[in-house]
Amino acid sequence: MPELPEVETVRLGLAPALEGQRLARVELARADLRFPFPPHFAERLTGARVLSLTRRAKYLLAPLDTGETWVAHLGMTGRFSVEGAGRISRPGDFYYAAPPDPKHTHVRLWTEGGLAISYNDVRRFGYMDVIPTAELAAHPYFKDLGPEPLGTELTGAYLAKAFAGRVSSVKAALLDQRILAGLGNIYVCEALFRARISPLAAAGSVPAGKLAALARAIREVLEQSLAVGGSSLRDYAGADGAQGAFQNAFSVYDRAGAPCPRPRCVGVVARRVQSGRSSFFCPKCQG
DNA sequence: ATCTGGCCCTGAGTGC
DNA sequence: TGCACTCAGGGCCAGA
Repeated sequence: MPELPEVETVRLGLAPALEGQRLARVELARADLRFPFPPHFAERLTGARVLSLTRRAKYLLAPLDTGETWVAHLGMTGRFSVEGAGRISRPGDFYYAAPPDPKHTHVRLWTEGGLAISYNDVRRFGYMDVIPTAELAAHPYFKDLGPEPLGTELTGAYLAKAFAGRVSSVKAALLDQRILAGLGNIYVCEALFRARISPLAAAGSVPAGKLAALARAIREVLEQSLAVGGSSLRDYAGADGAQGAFQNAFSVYDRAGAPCPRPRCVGVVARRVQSGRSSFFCPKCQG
């Protein structure tokens, strides 16, 4: 589900509810999500103070004053919501998705400050863990992740080096979290459209000039999405229940059959399955 | 080493 | 209305 802008939006909504707060109570409705919860999960969080809420790739990280860090990945359909006194809200700037079905609310946490935080995940592709903070960087979740696309490492030169010799598609390469961490199907399709690169092209064959454009396009599409709270399709909502608006700005994603939005291009958006996922692109101007 | 396909899970949408 | 089938924002794993 959520890609970088959506996870970051959830982080921004959740941070005011969690940062500096002590967790008073933690309840699990089941023993596993995608994976089993780690041993004594609730006990290790209960009584701990959340020092901060950060994000790496599509992971949320809450370092605790116990020396451990609570890690959460939203998978495809995971969402957090916050309720209670002092509820977070930004008046007037959002509307609500259908409330999450309580049958898929798997984790509830209460802060000392009186907020109830729920984690709901229909498909249970999400997962949570508790890892010693000092061991995070070496942990299998994180050790092979590539750079953050919004950081300074993402340049045309970086992509050229990362793509060199790769025969697989540029689409697959951008979805590979070891090359760039945080992109998913939507933003890869959108960035390739903006940079006029076919998702079918071999990663190693894309010329340097186009890779510089691609680096700019990735940054641009993520920043524009972030500015409007991400994209809301189906299950996603921010921690305050707000829907993002970037889905209204898609050029190609989920628009098969629509005319290419590029001025004066007469192409039609196509859908092709690549490594099990749909790619959307304009065969006329993405070459 | 790289790469593809299957799979985890539930629900929504489509076509008959 | 019901049934069968396809598809969905992710990522791990096995096998080629």
